[in-house]
Amino acid sequence: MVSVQQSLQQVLRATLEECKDAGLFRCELPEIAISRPKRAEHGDFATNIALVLAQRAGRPPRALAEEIVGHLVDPEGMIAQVDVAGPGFLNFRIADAYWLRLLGEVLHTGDEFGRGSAASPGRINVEFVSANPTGPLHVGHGRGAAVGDALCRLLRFAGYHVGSEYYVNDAGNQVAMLARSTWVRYMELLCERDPSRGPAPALPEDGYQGEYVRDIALQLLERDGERWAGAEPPGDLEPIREFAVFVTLEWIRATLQRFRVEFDHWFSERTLHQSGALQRWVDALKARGLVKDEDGALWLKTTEMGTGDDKDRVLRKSDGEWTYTTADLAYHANKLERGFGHLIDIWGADHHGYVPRMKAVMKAAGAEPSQLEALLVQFVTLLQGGEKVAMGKRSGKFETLDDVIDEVGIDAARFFFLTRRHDSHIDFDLELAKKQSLDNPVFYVQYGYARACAILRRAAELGIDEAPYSLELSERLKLPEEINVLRRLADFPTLVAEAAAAREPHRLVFFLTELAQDFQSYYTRLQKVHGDTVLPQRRHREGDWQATWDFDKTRARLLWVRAIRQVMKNALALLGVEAPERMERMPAEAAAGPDEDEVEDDAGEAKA
RNA sequence: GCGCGUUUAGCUCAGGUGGAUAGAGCGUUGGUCUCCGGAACCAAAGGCCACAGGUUCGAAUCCUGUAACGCGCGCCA
Repeated sequence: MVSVQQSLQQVLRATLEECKDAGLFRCELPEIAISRPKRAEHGDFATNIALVLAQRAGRPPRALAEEIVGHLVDPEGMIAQVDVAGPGFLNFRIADAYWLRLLGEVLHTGDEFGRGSAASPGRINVEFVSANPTGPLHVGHGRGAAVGDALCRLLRFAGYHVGSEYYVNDAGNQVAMLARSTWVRYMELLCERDPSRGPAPALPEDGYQGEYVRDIALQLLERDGERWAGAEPPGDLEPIREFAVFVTLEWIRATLQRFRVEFDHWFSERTLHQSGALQRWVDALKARGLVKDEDGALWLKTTEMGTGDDKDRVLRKSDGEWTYTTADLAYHANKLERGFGHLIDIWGADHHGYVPRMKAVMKAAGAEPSQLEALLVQFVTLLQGGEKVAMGKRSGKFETLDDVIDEVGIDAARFFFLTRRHDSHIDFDLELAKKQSLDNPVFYVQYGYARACAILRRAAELGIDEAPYSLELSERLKLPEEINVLRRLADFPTLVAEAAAAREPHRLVFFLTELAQDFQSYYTRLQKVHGDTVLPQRRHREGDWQATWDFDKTRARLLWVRAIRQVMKNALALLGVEAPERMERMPAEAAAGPDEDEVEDDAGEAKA
């Protein structure tokens, strides 16, 4: 598949070769940058090549630009018009036939339209969420999940080979504390049932205070009865730890699955310890002199790795325990051993101080620091009616991801998490996200898609048979609005490639919003400005109307609608947002408020 | 104190790797309206791109410094 932009690139390269042969300049041809001008008067594409070459050619940019135009090599007649503009830009207008052919290409390639073959595919591992299995996912995890998942979809579509992965921290202090907290809640339950047991033990100060720990305790009680009862925690908390982690992980899996986030691999930290990988790595590092003994602990000399880490890091504490750094080293080395040449880690922005350390760890593991790429996802502030919704895991009063999904739905949550760059703060307005109106960008985009579907349905009802694509038929599309939309569809493959390379799925959101806008605008303008309609209306369908109605024009426009719908669908799929065939009409009394919520809750319970 | 990040319209944010007159949504103001899904559309007002220097044909974008805000600086994860 060759994009319009690539075709132009070829034309320009041939042209410049011609110029070189004519002695305009001697140097090697530089890369030809082609951009889409912001202003329509500047044509479909522009290049600054004359500005770049001016100095080496030894003549002013504008004069050089004129020369280049004079040597234009365009056997296919792709370029309808060239202008030299401003300081020396070359502005090109592409022949309409090229845009019309693109319409055929969209229809022909369908779900594959926009798929790329990345230049150096390699194998990329994307690790994200990786929340400790010590409680339900919260909103911040939700953003990481949406970004990571959309990025994986985008990278795959762009032609990279991607493995997605969740690192389960099922070893260490945090899960030990969860086990301890679970046991305390378990004892509370027992003491409530049987007051003669006396007061229950107190939760440790840094224990997990969330309500959910009681749920785990209750499940433990149901499974094991009074087996763990006592004044002191059992000597071996291992079975309780295992149980608590299992329960928590099931919650996390369920939430992610519901959120349409899938992982190729769930990697358990515990298995890493059990395999002896940590010890093996430390031995290897010792042999290479990268490790030092100090204060009874074993340190990795990360400051000597040239990655900017400001202090050395402990691998094994003086009490003999491994630190997370050691496990992370073994884990990332493991990813490399499994054939991933490039590792993307998606972390919360509060982990930014971790980057130089992990780069050093990569170096120590015998890899290049550049093989690790850390994407930092900024925090989300939840707003409800303009006011911040309090969060905070320690207080136990946090808004879980499930709460948010319940509130606004999966599509809105994913879309909102993906509308901003990953490193920019998000104010997530819950009121706006659940609004069934055009202020809500998710709704606006989905409505556009549903409307396109409705047009095609209606055409079928009217018995208008759709014709297959042909250039001749597509030439019935003559309105500037129609051609403009095709220009935008043509941007999609380039957008996919660039967004993937930049790791920026949010660009798809902007693309979709603009495309939906073009489409909506067209429908109003077609009637108001051009006095035309796509489909015959009732007023048209009188008498022997079929003899006079221009069916080919309608068929051309139906193909056009179909192509727009296709590209919307492809883009939405990359975001993991549903493309609905029809929008559910909201009840007229939608403004009702709290009453309505209760009604919904009741209905939900009745179903369950 | 050191390090990282952020600073663009009243608000929330884009700005395609240095390009032409700075972009969108919301909000505000004004309009279209017998409507294929009107759950629509159009237009206007609104800017010292935090500040000061520098690099070059050309800077919101790259460099240096300043300020404000956020985050990070454990033998925690």
